[in-house]
Amino acid sequence: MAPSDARLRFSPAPTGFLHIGSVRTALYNWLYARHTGGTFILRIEDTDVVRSTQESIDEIQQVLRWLGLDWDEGPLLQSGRFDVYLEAAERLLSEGKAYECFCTEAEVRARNDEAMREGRTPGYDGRCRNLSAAERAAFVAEGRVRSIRFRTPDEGRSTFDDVIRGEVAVDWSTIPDFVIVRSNGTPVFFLANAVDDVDMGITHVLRGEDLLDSTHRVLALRRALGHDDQPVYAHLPLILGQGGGKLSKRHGAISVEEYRDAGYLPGALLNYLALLGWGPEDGREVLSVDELIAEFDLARVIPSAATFDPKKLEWMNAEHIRRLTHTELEAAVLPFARARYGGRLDIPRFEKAVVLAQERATTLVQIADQMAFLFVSDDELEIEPGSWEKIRRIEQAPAILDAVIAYVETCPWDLDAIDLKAPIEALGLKAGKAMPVIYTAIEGRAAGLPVYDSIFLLGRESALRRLRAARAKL
RNA sequence: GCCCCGUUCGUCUAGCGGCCUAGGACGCCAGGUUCUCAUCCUGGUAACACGGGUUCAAAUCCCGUACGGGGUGCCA
Repeated sequence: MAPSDARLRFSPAPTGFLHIGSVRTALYNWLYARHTGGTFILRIEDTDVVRSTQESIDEIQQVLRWLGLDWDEGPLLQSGRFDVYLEAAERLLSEGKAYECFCTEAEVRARNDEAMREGRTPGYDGRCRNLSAAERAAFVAEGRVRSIRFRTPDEGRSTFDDVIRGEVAVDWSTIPDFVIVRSNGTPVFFLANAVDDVDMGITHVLRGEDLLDSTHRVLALRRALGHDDQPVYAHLPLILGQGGGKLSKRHGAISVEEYRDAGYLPGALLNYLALLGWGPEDGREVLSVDELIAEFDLARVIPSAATFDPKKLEWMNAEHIRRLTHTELEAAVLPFARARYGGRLDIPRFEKAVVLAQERATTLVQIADQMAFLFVSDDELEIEPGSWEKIRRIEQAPAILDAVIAYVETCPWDLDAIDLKAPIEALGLKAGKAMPVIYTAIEGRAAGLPVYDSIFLLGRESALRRLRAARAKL
């Protein structure tokens, strides 16, 4: 794509782990920037100094890097620009567009509660709106600390255009005066957000629908500061948990790390998240990152919220696993295998096992787990209890093992020639029913990697020891 | 309470006035292929929230209701 002047930012608050919904927001911003050849900026909105943590700032960057969502500028920390925001607030103050408020948080809350009880609309009641200099001095003498509130219009409507939702309008009377500088002297989100979007030349704001209402306030501040232009806004549909409501921990994994550790590929995660609220015109679903970039289009983002479906993500991950080259998949699985098998990991065996597992796994963890039997000695092989119970119920299991042992003892050592069905069918049994017996003896479970290949990977002697051990246990 | 946004199969969605007896995908169910499991193939299940308009014609436009979500913070 030709370079453009589009400038977008992902601006999370570093107050916890990166929610899957935030990742989708980051992704859309990144896709749009990459699609148009624009600039993608990482901005950390850490104006709430009490809740923001360095740990979270580090984690955000780590997660974005793992996902491959690289940024061109930043990270810019708002905590380093408080003087700029405060200066803007002073300007608004001197122009009468904002005012000093001496109400304490508790007082405001109490009056709000009272309003609610009496059926009145809550919101700041404007008590400090028109204080005289003398009144202000009296409050200061009393030892009260000021916050700064922005004066919102009392009448008229606030409207702005949203790419996804069209014109969004609300009566100003429903938006009370709001704090832009806390009594502890720190600026609030609305102010920092408005100032930075101007200073950084942000042209497109893609963010969650939960911020739709706040846009009126940010835009009003922006105008009050002398900027009548506005960036393109696109409020993305929210991602809901199963059964509706916010996607939360009770719905399962909601942080990127959890999916990474469970063996999900970044490409699969991005692909799935991209499809929550958007899709390419031709209806394809399994797309590489490059394809996502090529196809992404704001005009095709839909307005309605989507429910997060772990099942479809799982399918998507399997699809992406199957599309990897052997080398790519080996590299992806290796960390998981190392964590499990450490020094016992045999690389040639590992590489062959990865190829065998590629067609039958939905996660990298599953792939690593399926090859466990290759990295233990014959007498350490753990038999999964369920599988053992299953084959114990097969009456002819001893006969099956006897026949297979005899076969393996003398069969030609050639993967293409080996045929375990022959000795089983010679007993008058169906191979399909007998196979779990052999799988359990060799791999420790009734279902797993193809057993002919597995026997070859283990070698004749090792395979025979396992078969005989199972036979003896029966 | 008030304000804002939304509403097509269980889920993700196609659809932007006639091509819709509503298409695809995931899931689920059944059958087939296969050395287990899985993959793969075939088939099936299942939706335009409701009520009014507008129009020759509405899933598509308008209004209302219901429902869902968000906001209503000295969080973002």
